[in-house]
Amino acid sequence: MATLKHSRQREAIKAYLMDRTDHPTADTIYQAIRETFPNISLGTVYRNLAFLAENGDIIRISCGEHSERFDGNTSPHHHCICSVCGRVDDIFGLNDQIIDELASIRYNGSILGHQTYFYGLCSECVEKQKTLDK
Amino acid sequence: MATLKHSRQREAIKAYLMDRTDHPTADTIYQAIRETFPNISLGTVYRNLAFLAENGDIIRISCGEHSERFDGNTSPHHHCICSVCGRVDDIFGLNDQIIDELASIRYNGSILGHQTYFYGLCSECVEKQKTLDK
DNA sequence: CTGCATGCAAATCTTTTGCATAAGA
DNA sequence: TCTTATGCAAAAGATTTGCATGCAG
Repeated sequence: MATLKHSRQREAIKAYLMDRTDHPTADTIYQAIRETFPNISLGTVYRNLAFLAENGDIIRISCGEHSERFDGNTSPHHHCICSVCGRVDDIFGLNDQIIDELASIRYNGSILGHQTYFYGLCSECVEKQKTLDK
Repeated sequence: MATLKHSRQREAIKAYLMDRTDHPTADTIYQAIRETFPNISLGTVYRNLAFLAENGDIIRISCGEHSERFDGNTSPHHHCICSVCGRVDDIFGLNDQIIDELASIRYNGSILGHQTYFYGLCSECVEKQKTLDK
């Protein structure tokens, strides 16, 4: 990869992702950045998301329903994909023992990535389910 | 969902997936089924894959690089996505304790799905890596 | 018969890319 | 000045959908 030059657009995308805990799609990011850079193009957003992900500044979450999602939180954590609505939440509540064991799982001799995805229900869909059960 | 009628095409798709341990894409499945049903269309393949997945007959694996993959093995198991080439392998080697703990993880009060995805290296890419290291 | 499934093609949606121009170093 | 980044638009893929016809119940 050639050396990266500084770019205001890339900075803005990175800052936007660092600031939020949800996991927006490329298009959502595009719409948001457009408020600051009205002429930015979707292609530029995709290109920069690719750079940032490759550089470890953000995480690419490919397990969504339709399009990819991006996460500005690069600290080791897990995700729960809601099997009803597709929403992607962070999971912070796993106990340390499980996290350690997940981190130590080996496959073909190498340690597997910490980033793992679980399927469950998000809090909203859990509420809806409760209402339906009554 | 309306009641499903029997269809030879759907049977063929299901049988095809049950018979293999890799995780083909919709297009791969399409090409294979075409040998038996030369006139089957990609649309029909997609429609039936959706039916089968919704019905729990197959598993949809959304974590690939590009397109979705489908798995005819619905027994609880895990997948390793090769972070180099994108290949999706089954993981059977996790020890029982870890499997039990994974299965008991709760989020929003409900048990999370057994289907989880890890990032690692497939056996082929591990070999390539070894060769490069020399 | 009646309605769901199919084949075909067009439409959508997401992501990537080529190219001329603008901006960073 | 030299090279990378951008904006724009077209292209490429993957998946979905509308519609007339075919097949299962």
